[in-house]
Amino acid sequence: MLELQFLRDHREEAAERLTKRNIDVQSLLGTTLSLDEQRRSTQTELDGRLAELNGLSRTIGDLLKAGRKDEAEAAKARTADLKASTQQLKERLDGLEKDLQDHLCTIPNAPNAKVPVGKTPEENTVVLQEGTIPELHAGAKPHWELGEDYGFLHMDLGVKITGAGFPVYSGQGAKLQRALISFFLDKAADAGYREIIPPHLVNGASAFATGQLPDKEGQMYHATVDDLYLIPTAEVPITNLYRDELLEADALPVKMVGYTPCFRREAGSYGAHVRGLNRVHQFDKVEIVRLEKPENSYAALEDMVEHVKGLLRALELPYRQLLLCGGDMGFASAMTYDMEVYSAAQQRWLEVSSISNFETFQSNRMKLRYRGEDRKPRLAHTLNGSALALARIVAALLENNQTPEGIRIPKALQPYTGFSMIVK
RNA sequence: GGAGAGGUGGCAGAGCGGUUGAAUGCGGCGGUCUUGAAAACCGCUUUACCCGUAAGGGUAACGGGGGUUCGAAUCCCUCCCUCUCCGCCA
Repeated sequence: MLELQFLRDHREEAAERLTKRNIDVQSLLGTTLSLDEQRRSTQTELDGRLAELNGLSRTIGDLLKAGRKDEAEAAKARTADLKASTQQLKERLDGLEKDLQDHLCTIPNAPNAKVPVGKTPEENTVVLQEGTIPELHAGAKPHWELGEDYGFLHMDLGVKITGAGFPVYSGQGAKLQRALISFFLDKAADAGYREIIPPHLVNGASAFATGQLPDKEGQMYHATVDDLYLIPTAEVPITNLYRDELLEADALPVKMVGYTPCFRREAGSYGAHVRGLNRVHQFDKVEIVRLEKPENSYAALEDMVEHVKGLLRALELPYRQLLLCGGDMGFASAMTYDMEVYSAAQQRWLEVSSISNFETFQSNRMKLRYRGEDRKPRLAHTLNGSALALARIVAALLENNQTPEGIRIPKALQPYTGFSMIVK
């Protein structure tokens, strides 16, 4: 949620930045700010009446103490009208505040100046590409066929016990999964991130705070009996650790990392591109989360990108870094880099990481503040990024490293897997 | 699931109808002392919103919502959450 103060004071800048979202900025800002104006004038009026009422109450108290009962009764009689009008004003104010809040919630984050203009993923900027795209031997297969051939990935068993999009890993496939998680966690720990094991279900307040609700209501699994949501990413519980907190400045930055499974309904996305592990309802991910002072947040974003690059290099995967255009960015983000790896058998780029700076968009929703140099509370900036998302990393790893003898495990991972080759 | 206790400021913890926005302690900020630091002592220190160029003023908030009252952190109702004991389970 953007800060109201920002919209009021920098309407032009807000409008300019939001234009990149390809939305009707002027009418959105117009209604929001006019609601805000009504709200303020109503509050001013209400505050005045309440001040009068408070004064009367004090007078009555004094009169009663002084034993002047008749005068007190007379004063009481005068409160009735005031009370009625404050009641009315209060109702109007509540209504306006709710409307304003509802409008504010529908405004996406304002893209950073560096964010390219564009509507579709094709208009994202390729920042860099690194690594060599492997040439596969004749008869190379996509990962879902490899999984079946070698017997370590079973999409069909997932269908049986749960439904489509819930992969089952076994044997060396399961071990590879666990190895990657450990590898990513260790790397993040080395980089100074504190490991967190959070709950995998969150309440509505948490989902609202990071921006999943109300925007992406239908994308989360909802355990309705207890009104809890299965997390679509560890970002939600980990960032919410600091909801409603007021930190001392020296507590920042906060760097956290967590592994969790991620659950996504992916409603409406079916077809050829979602075969195998390309898009599933449950996958594993190691997520890094940072809370930063505003002046440091963009340096932190770059630092997170460097961290992820290090992981991809260690895994010997060809990758590219995209700067998302305004039309392809998530609702809550001010700037997002996507990292994609090349999966050679499918001959496509797969998104394995999304690294975003939310500026104060999330912290405003969750009241995550710190004391600035002047001791005044200010909203912190929040950032997060996948480091990394497993299912697609596994897909690329399997496809790119297949040989007639078996599937090669990158050197960096071998201490974790305990084997250097997946064999039949 | 049954019974009980409780939810107060950055934190801990008093208050239980009328200058209580809230004692006290810790923390934080400033000062005295000191070559410097610590200790000790003194002072200041909640947040959000509104009006105001500012100085300053106003309103709200003691888990959420509603009620009683001229007046509620304090009384009543309701919902949520936490803790303890019992049951059940890992």
